[in-house]
Amino acid sequence: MAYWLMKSEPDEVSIDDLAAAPRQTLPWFGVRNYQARNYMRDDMRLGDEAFFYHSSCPEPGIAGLCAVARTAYPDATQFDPKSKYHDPKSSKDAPRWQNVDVRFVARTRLVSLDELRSHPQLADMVVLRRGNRLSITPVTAGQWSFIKRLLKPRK
DNA sequence: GCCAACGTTGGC
DNA sequence: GCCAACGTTGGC
Repeated sequence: MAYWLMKSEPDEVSIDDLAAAPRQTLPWFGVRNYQARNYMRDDMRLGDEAFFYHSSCPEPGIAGLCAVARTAYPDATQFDPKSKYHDPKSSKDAPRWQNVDVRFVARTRLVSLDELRSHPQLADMVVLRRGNRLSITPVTAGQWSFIKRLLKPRK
């Protein structure tokens, strides 16, 4: 069982969109970076959990929780000439891009990027590393439980 | 809109 | 295989 952080622009797919989707499940389409693809293709397993992170928006940060509902298979948008994710160099015989399906688990309070950075315990998180641009990054078990604790109501 | 950081492309 | 040019990401 592994843990992940998955970035999405809420204008495109937000945690609310995932919650409203049929069976609360969506393909994580549109990844066009080999390292992020490899995480999906090689490492993400059914039931892995992930933070759903909103990026490129007024308040970037963790907005919810999701889980892998289907392991990697070819991303349909690469074959669609009308999609902004269309890849003319890919073919059905040799698909270049894959995606997993993710299922909604919960909304959380917004744990902002600033708040994440404020905790020395999270300093090694891949997503917080300087210059990081990966849309899917691994989260350690320690980081996962630390952040889950931040989400619990204070007494 | 700016721009730092980094990935990809393509000529050689 | 090198690397300059170019494109993209994503916070600000």
